[in-house]
Amino acid sequence: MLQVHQQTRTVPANIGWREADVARRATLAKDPLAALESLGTTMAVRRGQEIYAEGDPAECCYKVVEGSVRTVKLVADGGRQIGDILLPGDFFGFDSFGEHYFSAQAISASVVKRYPRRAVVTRAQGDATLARHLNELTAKALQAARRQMVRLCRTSASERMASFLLEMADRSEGADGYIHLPMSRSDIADYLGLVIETVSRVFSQFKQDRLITMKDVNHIRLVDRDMLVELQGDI
Amino acid sequence: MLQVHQQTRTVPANIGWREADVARRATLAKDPLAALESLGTTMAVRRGQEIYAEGDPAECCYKVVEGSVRTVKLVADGGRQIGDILLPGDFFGFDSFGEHYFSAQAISASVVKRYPRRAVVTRAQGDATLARHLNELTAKALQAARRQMVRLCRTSASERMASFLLEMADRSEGADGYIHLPMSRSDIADYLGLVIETVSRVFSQFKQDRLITMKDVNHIRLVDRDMLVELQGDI
DNA sequence: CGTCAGATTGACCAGAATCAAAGTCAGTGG
DNA sequence: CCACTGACTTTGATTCTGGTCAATCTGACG
Repeated sequence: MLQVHQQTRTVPANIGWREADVARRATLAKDPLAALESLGTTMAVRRGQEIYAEGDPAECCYKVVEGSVRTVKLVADGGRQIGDILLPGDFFGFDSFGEHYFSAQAISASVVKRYPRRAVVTRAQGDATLARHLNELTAKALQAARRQMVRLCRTSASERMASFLLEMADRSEGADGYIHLPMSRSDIADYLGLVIETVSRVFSQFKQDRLITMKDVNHIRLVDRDMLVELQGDI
Repeated sequence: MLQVHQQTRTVPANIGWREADVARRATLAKDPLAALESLGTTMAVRRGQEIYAEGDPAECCYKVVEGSVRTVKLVADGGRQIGDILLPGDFFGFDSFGEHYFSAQAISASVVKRYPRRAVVTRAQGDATLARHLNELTAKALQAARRQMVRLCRTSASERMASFLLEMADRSEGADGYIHLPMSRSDIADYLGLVIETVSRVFSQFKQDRLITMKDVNHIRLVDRDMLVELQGDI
C-alpha cells in the first residue's frame, strides 16, 4: 500500500489517509500526486472481484476511490494472509516491480482508479518532484509493512485486535461514533494472523470488559479508547 | 533494506545480493547505483556498535561493505524484533523518511559506507535513471518485508528455521559448504520471532534428522537441502 | 417458514513459551 | 597446566495461548 505522504498523527503508519484528508490538504498544499490523476482511468469492481492476481505482471497501480479493497497472499496449507486493507484514498499495487506478490480483491462493491505503470514511470522520468513523492510513498509503505510485521509477530491476539480497532477507528469512524467494518470475521482473522474463532472470542471479551459495543457485527463503537490504546502496547 | 536490483534466483526476496554478485554484474551491465558511490564515506564499526538508533532522524543511508549488520526494533515487554540481517553489498536505512523505525547495529566488526540522504536526493533529482533505480530498490525491499511478514505469521518454528538456513546458505555459503552464521542464537530467535530455546531445539532436531551438520555453533552445513526446501513451504 | 452463510461459544489439543538445570567453551589467572 | 569465571547454548519439565473440532446461534433472503 502506498500512502499519501505526510506524517502528523501518532498512529500506526500502515493506516492510509482518507480522501477527505487529501482533499483538505490539497487546499493548503498541492497534492504531490496530482500529476498522476490525468493518467488514471476509473473502474467499478463488484464485491469479491479480483483486481489483479498473485503473480500477474505488475502493469498498473491503483487507488481506492470508493469502497474497500484487500490484498491477499495464499499460503501453502490453504491459508490466506491479508496484507493490507485499503480504504478510499489509499494507493496499492505500487510496491511490485515485475509481478504482484499479493493479489487484490474488492471487499465490497468499490470504485478504483487505475494508473498504467509505464505511463507513471515515464512521467516520473520527466518530473523529479513526482519521482521523489512516489519514492517517499513507497518508503512509507515499507515502514508500514515493517511495523505490521512486528505487530503480527510480537503481540497477543487481544493486542492485535485492539490495534486493529484503533486503526480502523482512525480511518473510518463515522459521525455517530461507530466504526463500519466492511470485511468479514474471516478477513479480520487473515489480516491479523488469527482464526475467526479467536477474533470472535476477543470481540466477546472486549464487549464483556466494556471496551466496545456493537450495533451489529459490522458496526462497532469504541467505549474505552484509552484502555484499548494501553492494550495495544507501543508498537 | 534495499537490495541491488535484479531478480533471477528462485530465492526468498529479502535476501540481499553479495558484493561479489554486484561486481560480477557490473562487468555486464553498469551498476545502476554506481552514481551513488562518490557520495559515500567509509566507516568502521565495532561489534555491537549502533550505527543509528530508533527514532533518529534518517539523515543517511548505508551499505554493508564488510561484516554484518542487524536492524532492531525494541518492543514493549523488553523484547526485540530484528528486521533484517545485512551482509556485504546490502543497502539499509533507505526505507525511512523522517526518522528510522528500526535501529541498526553491527553484529560483528564491520565496515559500512554511509551516504547522506540529502545528497542522494539531490542527485536523484537530476538523474531520473538513478531515481528510478532507487525507487525499484525500495519497492523490492517492500516486497521482501511483506514476504517476511507472511513467513513470521503463517509458519511453524521449523519452517522458519528451514527458510532461514536456506536464505543464509544462499547469501554466505563458503567454499567448504559451510554457512557461517555471524550472529548468536538470540539474534536468530529475534529475527524469526521465536525464543532461543526453540531455535536450539529445532537445530537439534535438524541434526537428528540428518538435515544439517554443525562444525561449531556458528558453522552449519546443509546436508539435505531438498528436504529443507520442502520443509520451508512455498512462501 | 426453511435455508444457508457467517458468527459465536464450548471442549479439547498442540506448539511454542516459560521456568529451571546442565553443558560447552573461550578467556583469565594462579 | 588446570581450575575458575561468565556468556552462550542445549536439554528437560511444565504452562498457556491460540488453534482445532464441533455444536449452536443469528440474520438475511427466497
